[in-house]
Amino acid sequence: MAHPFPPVYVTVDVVVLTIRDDELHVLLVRRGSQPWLGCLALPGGFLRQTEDLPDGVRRELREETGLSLEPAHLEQLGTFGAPDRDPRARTVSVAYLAVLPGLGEPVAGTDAAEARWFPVAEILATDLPFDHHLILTTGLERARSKLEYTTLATAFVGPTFTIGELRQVYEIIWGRPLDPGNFHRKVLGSHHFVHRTDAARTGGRGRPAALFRPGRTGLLNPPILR
Amino acid sequence: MAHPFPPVYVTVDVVVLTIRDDELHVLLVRRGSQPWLGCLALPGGFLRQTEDLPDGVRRELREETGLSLEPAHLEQLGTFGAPDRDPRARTVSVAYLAVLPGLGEPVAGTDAAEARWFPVAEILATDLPFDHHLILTTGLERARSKLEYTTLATAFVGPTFTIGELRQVYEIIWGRPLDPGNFHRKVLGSHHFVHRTDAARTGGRGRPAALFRPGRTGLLNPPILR
DNA sequence: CAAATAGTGTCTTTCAGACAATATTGT
DNA sequence: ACAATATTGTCTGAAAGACACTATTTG
Repeated sequence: MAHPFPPVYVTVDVVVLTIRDDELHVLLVRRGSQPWLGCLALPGGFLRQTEDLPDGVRRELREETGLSLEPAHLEQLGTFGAPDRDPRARTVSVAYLAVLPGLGEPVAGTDAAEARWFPVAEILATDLPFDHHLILTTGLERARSKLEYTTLATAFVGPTFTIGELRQVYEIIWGRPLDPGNFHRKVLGSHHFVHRTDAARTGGRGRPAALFRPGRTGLLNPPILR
Repeated sequence: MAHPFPPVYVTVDVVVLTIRDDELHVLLVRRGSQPWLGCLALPGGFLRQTEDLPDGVRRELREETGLSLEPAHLEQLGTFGAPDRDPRARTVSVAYLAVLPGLGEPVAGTDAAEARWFPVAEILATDLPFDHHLILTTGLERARSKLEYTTLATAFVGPTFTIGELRQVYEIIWGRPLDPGNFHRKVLGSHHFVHRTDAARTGGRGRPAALFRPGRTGLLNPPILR
């Protein structure tokens, strides 16, 4: 097929979120090439000819961050294509949002490029290359909004979790405290949001909390309103 | 900049919705080239090197449908990039949703390519080229969902409208009747959804209805729940 | 026992939905 | 007057938020 106009290049970028030390963090890599050499940026790169968009995201994540974990959640955020977004060439970037459970260890311990978790609040106060600041805020708003009507929160915690841990996810991402009693009742009242296990989490300061697994639903009914 | 891999081409496609004869319609064009020559498809085409994504959508709409009206609403739906979506070459398509007020006359009266409005229900029962069926259903679901928490409905009607006309938009897109009394109260109770004018629409069968203009809001508060 | 967290109960307010009642036009 | 649509009022049930209360652990 003859292409009638100069090509537009396609890249993928990804906002990877997790919760560490009771704070929302985002995964950034240090750029190894111009422009913005040495600056922190979202992981991402050129889409290859034969790969699907989510596969491209997973490959870039692996290559740039050494991240071995499959993200618990991966969804498309939108496509950013302002003509001047990249000074080198005309590109459009298909941006994704990924969510991982909060794990203690740093991400790129091997010989992968430098990749680290940064507190979101800190990054929002700095500059980011290209339109990555806009992509990041889009991802944050998406996460905030999806907590309301989907089970996204379970992607931030481990395979089993307490209602209190789930509440912390909401509190950290929404940035305000929630009533523990009301939250408990709402989560258990949302059909198939969580499924109770026989185990309990002991060792905390107060009464042991029952452990739950994610339920069968993706959509919350009724929703957990902000 | 040297590009390390074979290029991926970028196209834009658009789902244009309107309401005609109390039915939801979508704008389709008849393809003038292979593949799918002569078949009905969503308007769209290659993005040019220097234009922004929404500008590309507007240009394709103008070129392929002769549509002179600026859509009352234009938003990005998402990007569709399955490796086999286009048999000619690897493309990713950035899809948009546009909404126009329902006007009586057909769209491409000039010498533009054949472009016509089709009832959505009829099109959903047929095949469409590429992944246009998926793009269409994505657009429909977006429209249904955005009626709840945004003022999207006002994009389907003229600059002034009655509450009854607005209710018809909801009824047609949601596919079920709504209680006129409750709807009236909810719309007027949603802060700045609509703004009353002094005029009234007479000539109908019953009591004349007050005319309204769109309010200042984009987001409904409280929402009009489905 | 005190402190801390988990989980339940209760009350009030708000709001959606069903439906009745009133208002104002065309035929 | 009657049919049709607009607009307002009333009632009921569901759900959210505030907050008190009980349960069970650690220190």
